[in-house]
Amino acid sequence: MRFSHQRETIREIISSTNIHPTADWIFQQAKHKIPNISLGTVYRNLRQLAADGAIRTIYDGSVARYDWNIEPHDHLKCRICGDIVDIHVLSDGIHNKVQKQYKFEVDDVEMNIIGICKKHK
Amino acid sequence: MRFSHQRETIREIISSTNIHPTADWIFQQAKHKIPNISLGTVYRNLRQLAADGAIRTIYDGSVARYDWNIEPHDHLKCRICGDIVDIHVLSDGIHNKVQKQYKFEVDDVEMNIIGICKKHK
DNA sequence: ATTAATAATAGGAATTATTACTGTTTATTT
DNA sequence: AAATAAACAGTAATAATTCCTATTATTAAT
Repeated sequence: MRFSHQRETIREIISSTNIHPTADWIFQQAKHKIPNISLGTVYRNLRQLAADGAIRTIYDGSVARYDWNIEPHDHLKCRICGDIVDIHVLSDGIHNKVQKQYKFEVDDVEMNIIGICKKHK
Repeated sequence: MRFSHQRETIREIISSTNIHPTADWIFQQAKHKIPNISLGTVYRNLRQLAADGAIRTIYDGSVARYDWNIEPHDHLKCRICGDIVDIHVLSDGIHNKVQKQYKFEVDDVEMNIIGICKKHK
């Protein structure tokens, strides 16, 4: 993969936030630095970075969001404010348990816990 | 919610399969019974049934699928054949742990384990 | 049983998120 | 400096889903 100014900018934008941004949010931010960047470029690079393992794609209902944190972790999603917070609850045990019990080769585990966060109490 | 022939048909179609169908698959099946049913009707009723708790919506990447099984359970998704299988690995303990540790009121837990199923060995 | 009220419908237009296409630009290699 | 091809901007196309509107069907009240 060849260097590109656009891709580096996208990578920096994702690395600088904990909001798990959407492609469009990243596009809006990127325009501040590269005014004529196109949305297609953002999507293409997000796909490449994810395929490369540099970022992680998470699904919030049916929209894709992007996470700089590529370590195994889970998400807490508040259905009032929409905030998504990284947490770690799953033990590595689950990975092995599934592997043995169901003879299933586990590549990735997505866990999203949906509810109401402490801000709304 | 008033009775409708269309909604009952949709409910029966979902109840009769374990493939976790998409809206479009349900629409194709429904046409066999009600030839002029419209896709909008399928989507509207899926939303109503889910809001009512009669079915569960699950997300396979960014497309919605529907599940008649409303008991808490998890999913194994094969990235070769696309099959989604119901399993139960999460203990109720996780629910309480998150509730206490993060002061987060848990409504729903989505867990999708992605990998390769035993058919491909 | 008829009628009145309105939830639900069919069909199609609109919207949103994402991918594909094409001619041009730019990073790397020679 | 010239050649090669990856990446780009701009735009068209696609896919999934929701919205709109005039009509139909279910339910409740007469």
